Amino acid sequence: MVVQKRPARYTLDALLEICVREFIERGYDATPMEDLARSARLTKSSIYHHVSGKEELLRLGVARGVDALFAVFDEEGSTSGRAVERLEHVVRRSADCLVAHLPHVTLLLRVRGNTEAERWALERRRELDRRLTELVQAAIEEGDLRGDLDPRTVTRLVFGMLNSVTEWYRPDGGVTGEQLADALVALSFDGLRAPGRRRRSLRS
Amino acid sequence: MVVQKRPARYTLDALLEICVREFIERGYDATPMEDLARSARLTKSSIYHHVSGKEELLRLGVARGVDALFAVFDEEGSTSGRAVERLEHVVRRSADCLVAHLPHVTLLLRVRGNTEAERWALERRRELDRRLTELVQAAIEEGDLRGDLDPRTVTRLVFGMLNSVTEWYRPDGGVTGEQLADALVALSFDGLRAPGRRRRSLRS
DNA sequence: TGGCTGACCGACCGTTCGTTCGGGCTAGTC
DNA sequence: GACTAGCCCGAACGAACGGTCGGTCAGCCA
Repeated sequence: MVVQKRPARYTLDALLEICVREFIERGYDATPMEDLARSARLTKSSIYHHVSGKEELLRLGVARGVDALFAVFDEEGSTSGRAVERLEHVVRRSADCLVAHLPHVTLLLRVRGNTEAERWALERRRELDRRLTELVQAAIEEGDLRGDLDPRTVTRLVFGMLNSVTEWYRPDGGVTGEQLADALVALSFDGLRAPGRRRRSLRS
Repeated sequence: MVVQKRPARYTLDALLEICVREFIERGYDATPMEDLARSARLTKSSIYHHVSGKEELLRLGVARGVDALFAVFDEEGSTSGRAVERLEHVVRRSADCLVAHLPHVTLLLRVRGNTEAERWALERRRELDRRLTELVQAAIEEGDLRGDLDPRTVTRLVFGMLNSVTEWYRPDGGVTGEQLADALVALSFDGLRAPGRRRRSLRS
């Protein structure tokens, strides 16, 4: 039977939170274990009591981001209804999710594939991209989305707009997650132009 | 009088091209000088004949990206006409420019402010953001853009969509720069939705 | 109260990094 | 053909890095 002898200063998640924040600040490679330790008010060697090494911290961090994003696609609204409505649901909920798990998703979107864990994360991201493309394709075929644009390209652009949120959004910046999600959906589906002034199609 | 004694294997720009590509591949911090040298078929020490060090390579790279993006705002179409037209011009030409100078702009968009050069680059990016926000604000006031969205937020989203292009666009991917610019403008201004099915305003 | 164990620490190790230095090679000049 | 400036190289350096190791200490339980 395992008994807690001395109260640990950190749970794995609490420590991870701190480390992920540091990784985001300066980048994973540019952040030494020494700095992580200082932020956590621990020593370098103590961190190895909680995790096997620096790379595991990255792995755990991006995995939480991956889980959060994939959960959106499993929701009721993402699997039933017209494709255009499922798409809207995914975009809106991804925005929520991105705000709710900002640090982890931010980390996820910055990996470059240098390690095995990062390559796994990239593959998971590609899978999300695939699913989104399918939604866009289906919505075009159902006639709800304009057909004059390449599905692949617009998927990546919408996804890109969504993901760009990690680059600038701050919870204390005066914009709520809901306002952000509204703006994202409004922009993606209806664009910037004032109603009544919209163009009918490309290059009109 | 300066005379060329032995023909140099690299001009500064040619060497920079190679190094920037490497930086993008694995990230600046994760790329050792050794790798840069191998890619250029030089030795590590030979690189120091062309530049003062690793950081200068980064500085020169991001500076070219900054110059390219700023040039767009100085163009005729960005300074005269209705705000909405200037905005469209900036979005379209930024896309062109991004495709034309993909490596440098990609590098620029990845800096995290670890060095003096990176902080300068970040400040320049903020200046671009400011100018774009002004355009959006003006276009709303002139009644050409919908007024139900926060100018600051939509600016960042459009900018984010624009910048996300560096994350996936490849010149040999079957999509021309012009097609990309078209899709970007179409999406930004008129959205995904099929004509005739558009919502009049937010949350209708 | 004394032993046990989980949590933590200080000192250190091997490696890799960016950079430096002295020298050698080459192609134009005189 | 000797000279020289420009270009490049091999070897090595100090610093910083990720990680290891032996040990200390606090708190629970018997």
